[in-house]
Amino acid sequence: MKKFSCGYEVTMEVIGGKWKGLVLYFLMSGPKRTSELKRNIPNITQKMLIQTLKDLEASGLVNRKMYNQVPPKVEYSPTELGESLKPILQELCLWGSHFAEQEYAEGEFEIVSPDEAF
Amino acid sequence: MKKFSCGYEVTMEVIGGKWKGLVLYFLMSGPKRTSELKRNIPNITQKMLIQTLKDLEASGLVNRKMYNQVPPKVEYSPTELGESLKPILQELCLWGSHFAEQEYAEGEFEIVSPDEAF
DNA sequence: CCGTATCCCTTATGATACTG
DNA sequence: CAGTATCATAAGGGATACGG
Repeated sequence: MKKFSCGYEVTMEVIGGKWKGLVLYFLMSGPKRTSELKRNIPNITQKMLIQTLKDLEASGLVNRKMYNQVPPKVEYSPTELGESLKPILQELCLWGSHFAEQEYAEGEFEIVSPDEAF
Repeated sequence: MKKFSCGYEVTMEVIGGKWKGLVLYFLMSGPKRTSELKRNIPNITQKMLIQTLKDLEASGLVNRKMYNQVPPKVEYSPTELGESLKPILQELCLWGSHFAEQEYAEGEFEIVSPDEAF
């Protein structure tokens, strides 16, 4: 059993890292196929995408629905628990956008080709 | 200049990782000396603590106030920008606590010796 | 289309000893 | 007390090729 001393650490265990929060956030706008997500987040590799989705599913934040057909079709969507993170993810995104705006002058941060989903 | 495609990534750049958000959260309850923080977060090494504080300061989230005396005294406190993250950090902490409670039955997550600050 | 398997590299983090 | 330096290790992530 993993031990933590505060809820913050737990949350980070679940959505921390480079991709988990981001992928979950994309799913908030509705069920998505693997290939859709890959297109939405071009920088993610297929390996990391699948691995991230597995992690999120294992944590109970994401549902995986498989259609038995050829070619295969799989859809991911947030569970209720996953949905409960929506406002937080939105705030995190918003805060970062404002921060980047302020810091843009210093030439430190820049948000390029912001996706519509955000 | 670092490029991002969404605010979420920016926020994670600033408070992501194992310690940054946690240390910042602890500072929310008021200015703290280095040694205080170390006591509050026993698992962090001195190296990581100092490094984390430096990062937070460089991002403009934390102020470092040095008193010229012997033995040295240094106090860290959140800037206004840092303060603006307070509600988000609280929600992240709260969400994790609830999650851990729910998952406790599965024997996956446990929050031990929760600090008063949380 | 979806997912797996390797191999490799970078980065983040940790242990420890040391200085003003 | 606050901070630095060095070395070592672990974890995360990326590139690529392959399979059902």
